[in-house]
Amino acid sequence: MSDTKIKTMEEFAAVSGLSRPTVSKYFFDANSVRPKTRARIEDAIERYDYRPNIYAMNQNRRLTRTLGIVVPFLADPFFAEFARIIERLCIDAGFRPIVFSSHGEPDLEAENLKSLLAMKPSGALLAPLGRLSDRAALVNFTAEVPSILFDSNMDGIGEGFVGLDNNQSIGTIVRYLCESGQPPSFFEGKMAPNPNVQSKLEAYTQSMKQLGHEPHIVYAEGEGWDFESIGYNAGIRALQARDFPTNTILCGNDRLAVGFLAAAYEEGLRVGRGDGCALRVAGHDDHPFSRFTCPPLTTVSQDFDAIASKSVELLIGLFDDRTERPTERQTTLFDGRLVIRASA
Amino acid sequence: MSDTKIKTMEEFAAVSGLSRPTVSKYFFDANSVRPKTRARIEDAIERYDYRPNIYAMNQNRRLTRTLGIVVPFLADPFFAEFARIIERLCIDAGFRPIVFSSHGEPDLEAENLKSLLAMKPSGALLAPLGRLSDRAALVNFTAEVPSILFDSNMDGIGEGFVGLDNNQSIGTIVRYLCESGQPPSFFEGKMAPNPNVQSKLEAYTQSMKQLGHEPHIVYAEGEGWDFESIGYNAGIRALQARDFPTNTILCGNDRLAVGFLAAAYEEGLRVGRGDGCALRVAGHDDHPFSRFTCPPLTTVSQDFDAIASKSVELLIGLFDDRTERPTERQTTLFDGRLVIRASA
DNA sequence: GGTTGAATTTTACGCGCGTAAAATTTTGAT
DNA sequence: ATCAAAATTTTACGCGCGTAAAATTCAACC
Repeated sequence: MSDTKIKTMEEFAAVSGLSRPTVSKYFFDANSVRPKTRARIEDAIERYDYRPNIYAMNQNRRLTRTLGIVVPFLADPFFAEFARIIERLCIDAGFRPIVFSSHGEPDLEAENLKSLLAMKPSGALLAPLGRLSDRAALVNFTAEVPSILFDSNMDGIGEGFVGLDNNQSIGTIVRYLCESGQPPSFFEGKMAPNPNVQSKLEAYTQSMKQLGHEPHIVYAEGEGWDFESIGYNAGIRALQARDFPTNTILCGNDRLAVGFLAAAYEEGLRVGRGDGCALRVAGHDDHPFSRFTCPPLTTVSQDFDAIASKSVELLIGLFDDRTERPTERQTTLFDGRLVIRASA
Repeated sequence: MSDTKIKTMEEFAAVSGLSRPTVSKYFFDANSVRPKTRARIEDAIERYDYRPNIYAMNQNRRLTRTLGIVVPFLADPFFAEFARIIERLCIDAGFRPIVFSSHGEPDLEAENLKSLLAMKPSGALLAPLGRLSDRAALVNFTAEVPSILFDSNMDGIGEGFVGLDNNQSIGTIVRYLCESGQPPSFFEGKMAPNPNVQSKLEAYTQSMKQLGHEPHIVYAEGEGWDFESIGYNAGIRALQARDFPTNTILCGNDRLAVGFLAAAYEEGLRVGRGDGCALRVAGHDDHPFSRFTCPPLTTVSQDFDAIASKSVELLIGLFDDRTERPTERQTTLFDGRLVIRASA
């Protein structure tokens, strides 16, 4: 690397023996210049370690090639994993992803959308808070930025949605639990801030009825995203109060189940399928750590890769194509896969 | 909100009855203008929903008020929690934090630093990969951007370091384990990619010797950041091979311990302090979910808030002050706090 | 070698805002 | 009302690059 400091594209164009507009074109799309020209530029980049000023660059560009990713709560391993995969896919597709977490706060979500909007992103992948979201903020954002929603659907927001088919996934695990033992109660946060709660509740109720069982829902008190804590505290209470008519509990998500398992442990109740077990506990979502609970958690896994890939693919299709945007809002649902482990 | 679209600061200054330079000054520092002026501007912001173009803004600013946060692996709840707290502190201090995750890959870490450098951040809070880091990339970055390292120290990199006193924290839990039962073996990944591993190993060895016990380290095979998996697989192997001379195991971090607990469960070994227990297992770091393992994990907690606060405070002090940068690289170590739960 | 379309260069303008310096106004206290 | 200090306005220039259109050069083909 030469020690001459190249500061501007003008200087860089000079040392690479090209004109600035050509270099500018390269930096927007490396394939838009002749291979020989490209080689010369990339050679010079190596030598002088030049990078164009991103602020000056994006100021007038129509397409920034920046992609926004907004998740409701990044400290939740579920969304951390999602973000990680999506980020990688975006980079590989030649975009610059930027991840925002709303940390469970609707205000911050709205603020994130405003910040993101100011960055003039080419597109965005959004997992909104859902029920708690500031709908106006999302409408306002998606009006200007091509967006695909994932994991958490909101009617009429964005160009499409990719997520799990809750009916299928809940139906599958409910059927499994019923057929392999007693029908499950459903354990869910009362004022759960996370998405998909309502949809899961309905799916549970429906599939129980279909199988000829009476649905039984136990609501866990507690606010916020501290699901393990909520599951633990409410679990202790519900177990002591004998709130569950059967020996089987289906938790709304794996984190709730982790807390519930801790409660059962504390109460001296052995969890599992075996003879000596007092309780069967199942979760939903297959969080990264659910394989390692004691006992390992029976749950429904989402195909992170499939959902992430499809989301990114749909989004890029929105502005990559010459074709006009589809008039229809596309909804793509993936099936969950039953993961039978020792807990139920 | 009026429906007139204000696009430029010129127009915005006009409708607020001020000059553009004054408005510009406000957007850099809201307190740099008279309260009455500020009120007028903020009133107009409400009415017209105007936001300056961030690219044009940052193009010529000396101080962008952007802060970079780089963590080695965001899908690890430990770093997710750290990032969350730091992000909040930065926002409250009037900065725009941007979080990057290196996803455990040294190449991506270097790439993140380059991307961040291109954003001309006012400063950065870095938790480098450590042993695996591309040192040159960090040297290059910190030469241009005032940086504070946290959690993971690297000699001579950055203006300072804030983290845990591994000697104290490991020493404390080793002493506790020794005094309350048998002395612990240390269970750690063989090629662990995460920071602080070497430092913890040394602290363990030293404190064991100090207490008159023979150190015994069991290395877990396995690559990457899948610590639960590594802890589980290596745990199974080590338990079956009877690799542990005593009934007590201190794991290098809580995620490893979670995997190890799963292994013990699978092997039918009851973990805890009680009479019927075959094994005592302790962790380190107090991950957010360690309270909910079965049994709950005895560990050493880091004071996330204190470390995060101190890091941000140090960093902001670097460019907030008129005073020149301190010539000395500051190292601030916090004590860990022993968290005794049921597992040991 | 001539042709042709594609790639590149030249030229010129604009983006939206930062910033500096000097002129002017406002403020808060006397 | 007076006055100095602080805040604001005016004026003017520059940042680094995008982009458009016309002129020129290039590459590949028959």
